[in-house]
Amino acid sequence: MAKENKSKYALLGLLNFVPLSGYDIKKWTDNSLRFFWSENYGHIYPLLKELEKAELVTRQKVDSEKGPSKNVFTITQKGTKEFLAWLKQNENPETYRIEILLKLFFSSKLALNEIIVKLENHIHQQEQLLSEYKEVENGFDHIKDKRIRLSAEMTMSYGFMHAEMNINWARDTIAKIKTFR
Amino acid sequence: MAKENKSKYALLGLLNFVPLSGYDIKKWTDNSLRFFWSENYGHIYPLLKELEKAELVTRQKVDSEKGPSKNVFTITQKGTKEFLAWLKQNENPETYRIEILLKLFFSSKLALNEIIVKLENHIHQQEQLLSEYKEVENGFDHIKDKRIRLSAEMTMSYGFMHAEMNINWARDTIAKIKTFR
DNA sequence: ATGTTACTCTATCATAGTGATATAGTCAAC
DNA sequence: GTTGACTATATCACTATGATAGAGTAACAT
Repeated sequence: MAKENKSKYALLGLLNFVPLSGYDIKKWTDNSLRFFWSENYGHIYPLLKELEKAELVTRQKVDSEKGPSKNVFTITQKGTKEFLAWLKQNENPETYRIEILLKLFFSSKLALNEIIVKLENHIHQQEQLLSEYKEVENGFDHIKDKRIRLSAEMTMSYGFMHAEMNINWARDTIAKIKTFR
Repeated sequence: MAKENKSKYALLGLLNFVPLSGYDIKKWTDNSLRFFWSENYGHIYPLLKELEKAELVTRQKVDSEKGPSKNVFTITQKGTKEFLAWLKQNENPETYRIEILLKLFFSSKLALNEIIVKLENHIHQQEQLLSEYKEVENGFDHIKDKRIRLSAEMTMSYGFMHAEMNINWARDTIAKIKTFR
C-alpha cells in the first residue's frame, strides 16, 4: 500500500477552523505552518477535488474583494468526523532526510575547512529561522482564545528549541573539527 | 521543474565507498543511515537503472556466498565527479512535515489529557531512538580510519541532540499544559 | 490611457519518494 | 522434505514536490 495521505488531514484541519480556498490554504502553510508543515498547489488542488467527491468538504464560488473570484471550501460533518479521528490517533515515528547529515556522513572526501564552512552556513540559516520565528511569535498577542494560543505556543516552542539545538550542534561540531589531528 | 533527486547522491555516495547491490544499499540506509536518511526499493532499483544508463555506475553480476546471485554496482569516474560536485554544493534549508506538531496546532479540539498522552508517547519514542543510537555508537570502535570515524561521530551527535531536544520539549510542554487554566 | 508591477487564484506537468507486496533463489534446522 | 529466515530483484498505486502556465484585479506612475 502507498504512503498515508497526511495532506488530507492538514487541509481538513485548516478548514475545520474556517472555510478557505486552495490559495488561502497555501498561504496558511507558507506563513503560520511553514515551520513544521508544507503544502504545494500540485497537491492541494487535486486533493480538494477528491475531498469534495468524498463529501468531506463542499465548494462555494465566492466573489473576492480583490482579485478574481475564488472557490471556497467548507468542511462537512463527515469531514469533521474524519479529521477528529485522525487527531486522536497515535503518530508513528518520523523518517528523516537531512541533507547536511548525509553530506557530513560522506565528508571524509572533503577538506576540514570545507566542512566548517558548511556548518557555519547551517548556523546562519538557523539564526535566520530563529528571527523569523520571533516575528511570528509577536502575532500571538492577537489570539484571544486561550486554547488556540496554547496550541500556537506549543508548536512555536518546538521551532525555537529545534533551531537552537541545530546551532549548538553545529558549534560543537566545528570545535570538534578544530581539535582534529 | 520537479524536485531535485537527492536519492541519486545518497546512492553515489555509498557506492563511492564500496560497490553494492540494490539490496545492500537498502541495508545501509536501514541500519547506519536510518537516523537521518531513508531509501525505498521502489526508488533504488529504478534509480540504479538510470544511473547505469547515464554511465555513472556499472553493473556486475556476482554470485553471492549466501542467497541468489546479485547485481553489484560500481561507481564510475563520471559518477564520482558528479557526487563530489554535489558534496561541495551549499544545502538549501529543509522543509519540515512533523505530524505531532500539526496535531498540536489543531489540538484545541482535544482534551488537555489527550495532548499529554500524545506527548508522553512522543517521549517514549525518542527514548527508544536514544537507546538505538547508543547501540550503533558502540560499533564505532571498529572504524579504523580517523576521518571516517569523525564523519560517523558528527552525524551521531546530531541524533543524540535531536532526540534529547525532543524529550526536553515534550516535558516542558506537559508542564505548561498542567499549569493551564 | 496605458503599461508596469504586484498580487490573487486555479490548474497541471514531470518527477521524486513511499510503503507494500509479489516472486524467486539459498540455506540451515527441525 | 518442509518450514522459516534471509537474500535479492522488481513493480504497483499512490503521495508529495517544485516549477510554471495562464488569467483576472488593482494600484500607481509615466
